[in-house]
Amino acid sequence: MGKKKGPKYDAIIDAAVIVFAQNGYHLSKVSKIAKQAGVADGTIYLYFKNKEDILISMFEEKMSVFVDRIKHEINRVTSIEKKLEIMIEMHFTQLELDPDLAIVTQLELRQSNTNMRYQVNEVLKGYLGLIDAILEEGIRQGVLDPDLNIRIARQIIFGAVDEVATNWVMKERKYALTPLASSISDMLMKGLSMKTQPEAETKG
Amino acid sequence: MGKKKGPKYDAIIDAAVIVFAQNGYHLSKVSKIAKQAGVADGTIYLYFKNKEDILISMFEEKMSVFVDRIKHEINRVTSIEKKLEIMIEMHFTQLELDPDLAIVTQLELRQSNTNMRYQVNEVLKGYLGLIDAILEEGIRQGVLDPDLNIRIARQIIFGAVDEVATNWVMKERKYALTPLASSISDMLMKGLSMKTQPEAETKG
Amino acid sequence: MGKKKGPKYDAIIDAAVIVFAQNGYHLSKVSKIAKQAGVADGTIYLYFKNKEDILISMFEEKMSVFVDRIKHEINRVTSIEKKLEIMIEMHFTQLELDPDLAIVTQLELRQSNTNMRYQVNEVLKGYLGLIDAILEEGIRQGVLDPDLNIRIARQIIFGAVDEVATNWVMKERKYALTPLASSISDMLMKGLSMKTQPEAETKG
Amino acid sequence: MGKKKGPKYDAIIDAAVIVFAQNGYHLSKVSKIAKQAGVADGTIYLYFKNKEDILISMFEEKMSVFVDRIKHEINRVTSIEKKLEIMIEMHFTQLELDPDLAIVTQLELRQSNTNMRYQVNEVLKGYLGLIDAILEEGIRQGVLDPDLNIRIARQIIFGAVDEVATNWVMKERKYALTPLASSISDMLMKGLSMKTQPEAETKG
DNA sequence: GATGAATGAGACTTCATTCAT
DNA sequence: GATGAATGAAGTCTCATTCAT
Repeated sequence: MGKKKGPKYDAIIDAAVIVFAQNGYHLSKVSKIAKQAGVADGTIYLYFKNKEDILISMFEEKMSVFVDRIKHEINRVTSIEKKLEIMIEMHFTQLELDPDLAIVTQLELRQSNTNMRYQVNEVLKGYLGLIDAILEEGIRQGVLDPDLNIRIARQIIFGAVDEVATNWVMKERKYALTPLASSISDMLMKGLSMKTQPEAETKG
Repeated sequence: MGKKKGPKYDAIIDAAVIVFAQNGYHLSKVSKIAKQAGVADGTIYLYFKNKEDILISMFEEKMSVFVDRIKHEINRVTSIEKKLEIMIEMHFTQLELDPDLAIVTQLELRQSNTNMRYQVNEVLKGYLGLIDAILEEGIRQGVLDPDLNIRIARQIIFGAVDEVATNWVMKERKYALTPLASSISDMLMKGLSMKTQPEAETKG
Repeated sequence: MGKKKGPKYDAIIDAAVIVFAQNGYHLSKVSKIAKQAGVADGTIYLYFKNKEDILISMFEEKMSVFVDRIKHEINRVTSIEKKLEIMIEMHFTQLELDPDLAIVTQLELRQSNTNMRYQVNEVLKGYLGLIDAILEEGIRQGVLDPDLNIRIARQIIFGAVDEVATNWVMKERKYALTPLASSISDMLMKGLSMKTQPEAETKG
Repeated sequence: MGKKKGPKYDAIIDAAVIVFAQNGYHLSKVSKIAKQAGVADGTIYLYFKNKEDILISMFEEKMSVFVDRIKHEINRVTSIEKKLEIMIEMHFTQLELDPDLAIVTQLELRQSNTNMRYQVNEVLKGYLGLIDAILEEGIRQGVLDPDLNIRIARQIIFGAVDEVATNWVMKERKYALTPLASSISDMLMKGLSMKTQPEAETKG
């Protein structure tokens, strides 16, 4: 990364998650993050280019761990339905385990200006790559149509999961998120409409 | 709504769409909107509470026309698959017809702080209500499972459509958006996985 | 000038002379100038681009009045010796009449960075033009050598006068400056060395 | 002087000349001087009190060598006209030989705040003493008026020479400086006005 | 003597909003 | 209703300097 890291780097990231979650990105003063991290204001700038860079770096940091973890779990199953379900489930669990991070990624990260959005997208590529991999595997397995527009399918999956997550945060996490994963995964794979098959199955 | 409207109200809204699209919300100065609208800075505050209010009002204004138009078109078909397709198609067409508005709604509107997000959601309820109506009709028609979690289904549909639209804007509208509507509608209704297996299984 | 002027413009200039003289340019806070001028901090920026611009504009303002006044007085005599003497005398008197301005022009204005120096030089051209005019007139009158390097002569005159003025300010104006004008004018015109030779020549 | 000197002291001085000349005093970071000198930031403070002290010390260092050299050369001639000419010539040659130093002494050194200016003046005393010595010798030799105001004469000479030098630096050293020395020396000693005409005119 | 990571004070400027006209 | 000059709060980031090693 070419980035100077160390205990203070981590302390600042952790402090920023808390401060951003409590006050929102724009209302979070750098001096408050510094105080929360137990370092001087100037120290922040030894590790981060500016305030934006703290937000982006935090996202990078958390996202890379997150993606690695999901990759590992996904590889333990073969069915792509199961892979997708695990991915969504882990996504949701991660958010439930760290509510501050959930607020920051679902709300604060979005307040960024357009330039910053491109950086966020860059970081997201790791996660989006996971979805692509699942879809490609699905095609190889013959579960998905070889003509499937992967880019669009990926956007649908990501958009759906992200929207559910954002709603959960905005509703102040008043309900359990993880249990929704399996039905969401199902709706995405099988569609919202009922299959005529049920009748066939009923017959069987 | 107790809101003073008039030719200047509209002029300011139209000016704001242009200015926000060109510079982004945060970099758009109220004085620039005033100049673009051909009114004095202070005049803005005769029609809008503050800068945020311009953005929200613009969204309300455009959204209400938009929802009415969709409602009207949707009522001309009965199949809920067709209704969903029309809704997405019109959503996309609207964005393609007004690129400045597309930039503002897909990018700038998201940069708002958390409080403002709640107001945006309030305005969005009109659109989300359309989705709910389609889903409820679907259940009535027996096309959708009566046990379908409408709230989640609505989030999936909205999230998917919104994400596709945002990607299109961020890719600088380099491809046609409207033609994607029918396959997205399809993927949402029928799911990503192929529907042939059931038959095969039935045969087996 | 394309510059918005008015009573506040003048008030700010006057306030700045006082504040800069008292604290030095770098230690003068814009907020202090605003308070001294009886305007809000932000008002400063309706009239000046930035803090530097206040300093430069003040110099422009004072210098243009100053040059006009000298021009007028110079035109009342014909002898270039007298013209030079009047110029230096008025230069010195001006400094003695406004000690704060003297501090600012002789000391604070010099602390400027290199870019600013070029702007200062631009303003100085009015004054330097006066010297050139005197020199050219001297050549026309046959008092000065037609081969005189005007540029260098001008630099000598300006450098000498400016240095005497700066020394006077740095010595905290403990002696009268104006009375020095005539002997300085003399030294510059007749040189430092005694004029015994002419007598010898007259005798020969 | 109680000053720790050594190879690093010199390295820092030399580095500072380069860095100050390239970036200007205020834009020159201590860390950049350290890097250029090949020492750690903190090492600077083992040899210099602060950033200002680097600039002043550099000036002291260069000036003392400079004054000694001039003194030596001046003593080889007896005519005070020649002494003055040599002084100016060597002054100019020194600047032409070290353009970086020229920039620093003519431009950067002037950006100092008022307190620092007094220190600069202190260092300048060595050079000003040279001028005084020449003037006093001139009086002794009967070339200069015993009533000559030495302080003012010194200021005139220094101001003139310094202004010519500064102009040369600001014009980016586009012409040769040293050749100007003899005519400047002449103008200062003999004055700007022609000495012969009066007789001619008297005779005519 | 040498290092360099850490410190923390400090102030310019913007711009949404107001209100006297 | 319309104006636009005036307001004033607010916060990032730099960089000279220190000091534990």
